[in-house]
Amino acid sequence: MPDERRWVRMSEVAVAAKVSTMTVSRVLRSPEKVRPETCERVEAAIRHLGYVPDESASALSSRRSRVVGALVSTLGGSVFASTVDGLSQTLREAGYQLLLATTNYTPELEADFIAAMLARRPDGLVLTSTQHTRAGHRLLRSAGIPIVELWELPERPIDSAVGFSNRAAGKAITEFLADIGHQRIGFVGRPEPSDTRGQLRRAGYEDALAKRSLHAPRIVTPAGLGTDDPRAGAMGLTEMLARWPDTCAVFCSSDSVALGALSEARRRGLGVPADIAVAGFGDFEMASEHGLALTTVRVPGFTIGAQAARLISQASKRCVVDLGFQIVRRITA
Amino acid sequence: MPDERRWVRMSEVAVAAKVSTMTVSRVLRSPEKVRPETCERVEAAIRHLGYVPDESASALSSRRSRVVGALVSTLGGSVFASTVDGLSQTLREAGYQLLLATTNYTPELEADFIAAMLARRPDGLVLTSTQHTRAGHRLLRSAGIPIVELWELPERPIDSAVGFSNRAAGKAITEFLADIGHQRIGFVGRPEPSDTRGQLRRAGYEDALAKRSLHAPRIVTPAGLGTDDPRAGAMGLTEMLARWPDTCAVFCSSDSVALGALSEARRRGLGVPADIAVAGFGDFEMASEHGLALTTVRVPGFTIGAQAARLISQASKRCVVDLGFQIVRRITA
DNA sequence: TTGAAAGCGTTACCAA
DNA sequence: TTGGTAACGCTTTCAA
Repeated sequence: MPDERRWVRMSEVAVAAKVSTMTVSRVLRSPEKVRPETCERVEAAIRHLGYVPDESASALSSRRSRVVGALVSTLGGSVFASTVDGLSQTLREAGYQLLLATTNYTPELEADFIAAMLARRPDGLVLTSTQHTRAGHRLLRSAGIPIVELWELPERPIDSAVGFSNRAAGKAITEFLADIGHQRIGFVGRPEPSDTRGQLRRAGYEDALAKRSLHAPRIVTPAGLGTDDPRAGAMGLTEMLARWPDTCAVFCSSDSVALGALSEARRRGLGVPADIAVAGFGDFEMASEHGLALTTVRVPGFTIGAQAARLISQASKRCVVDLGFQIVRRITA
Repeated sequence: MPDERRWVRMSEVAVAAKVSTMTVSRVLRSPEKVRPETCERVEAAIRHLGYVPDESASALSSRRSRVVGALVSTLGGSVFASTVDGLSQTLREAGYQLLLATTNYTPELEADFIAAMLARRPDGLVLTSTQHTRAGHRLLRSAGIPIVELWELPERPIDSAVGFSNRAAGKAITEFLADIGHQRIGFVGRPEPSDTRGQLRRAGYEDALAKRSLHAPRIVTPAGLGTDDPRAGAMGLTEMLARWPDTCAVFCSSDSVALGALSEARRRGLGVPADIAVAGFGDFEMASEHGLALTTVRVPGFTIGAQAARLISQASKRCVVDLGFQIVRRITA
């Protein structure tokens, strides 16, 4: 590591530019309030001395940290990565920085994570979970900053929310499968109760079956696998066909799971979609036309992040933004 | 947004516990230096008042921010997501928080990004790019904190580095393809000069051809596509077979690209690996046994992040850690 | 083991 | 348009 650095202080810039620290501060935060010539002199001094402001001091003094915290369950599995990307880029454009923590699906620790973020006095907080522990909920409600819950439209949001209805999406894709002629549709997903969104998609699937007066739900949720593990799809399809051999379409709770189902179908020599249709969820990169060409539900991951960033940077009032979803038909169904 | 919050100050905790603020501070940072009974009294007051320390003030006073900055080109495309996951989790265990910025492959802005991070006075900085602008380089060298470059072993690292040799990996997988009987091997990848790692894999590919005295390099790099776009693989395979029809194996610069190649092969009715063998790079989740079953190079993405976190939290001295890679043979080659 | 005082580097507030 | 002064909430340092 390089030698301990001595940071240049604002007062040194002030001396060099023959102004007070207040003027330097103004040049940085509201240059329009400073006479152009003064401004230039200060900027020259800043460049010359290589001054980098200390945001901790700024935050302490101004009570604005220009930081936004994000609590994400995981970055693996493609699901939230693009959302964090959208957050990060959009926040930066608005002059904020992103403090990120991955909770790895451990709700018990949620309150600790939230407290750790709040210790930085962020100007906003973003969460991908919409289910909270009592302690977490209390901390969030009393934080006094915009809170945005993502990837769902909670019935009773803490503050704001940006997402779409997982239940409506599950229903829509199931109805779509029915519309294109599939009468016996199964659901392959994850069993974890902590995966609220997966549960909602499954509920949507059941809604569709009921609405169309099809059969009783055919649900398979292989246990003991990680989130979005393709094996869930492979094992799931196997179990599905064992229990209900006449199943002609499966809706998988995510594209990764659908990939596993596709792989298992191929292994069995089953034609897709002739023998078994497969639909996924997410429209991850791999689902694209020149990839798996998967029929799936496209959800606006990046936009969710970008929109959440805007809500916070514009200090919008409480709102719930439904960004919708889209059925994308490709060749697997 | 909830009403503006009045945060509880340490001095209020001190009053409630009938001690000085210093004792409260000690309870938080080094409880072993405080008499157990005092400790308990203070902790009770903290819980009772719902005190959440202000890290900005702490950072300002102690000159330790307990924040580590990470500059990542992108989170999409699966490449760095698991590394950031590893970073985030491991840093948290060590009591640090992660400040994340995605640069979206814009090297001109690198210096701005670095300066923005340095403004938080992080205790360490992690970068996925190993090529820097002059300005960026200067800032990094003089930052006075541990800097860790990831996913490559730079010849002249700024400080520390954690990764593997992309060139050796490209060479190894190409030699592997030769070993299993392929005499005419092509490379499909990305053309961007900013993608140093892709270039190095390609160089490794050429190394292998030369070493085995095979043919002249057969390199195809479809232009105008995003990083890790499966279309690059689809278009790449098409072009490869047009220019060198007898090609019997392709090494793709990433698993996403390999997915595109696989898709194109299927579209053409080409057997894999009978007619054309395909190898990828990365061993992303989709490459797994129950997914694409792709022959690929496994790289320790998560571990790279975790190890970088350790280097920083343990204030290790300058070092370059080679975490290696692994050829994973599945069914596509 | 505990406490008092003096910063840490910036910005709010008010005055000139 | 600019500057002086007093915080901001914590930790360092030194003394008790």
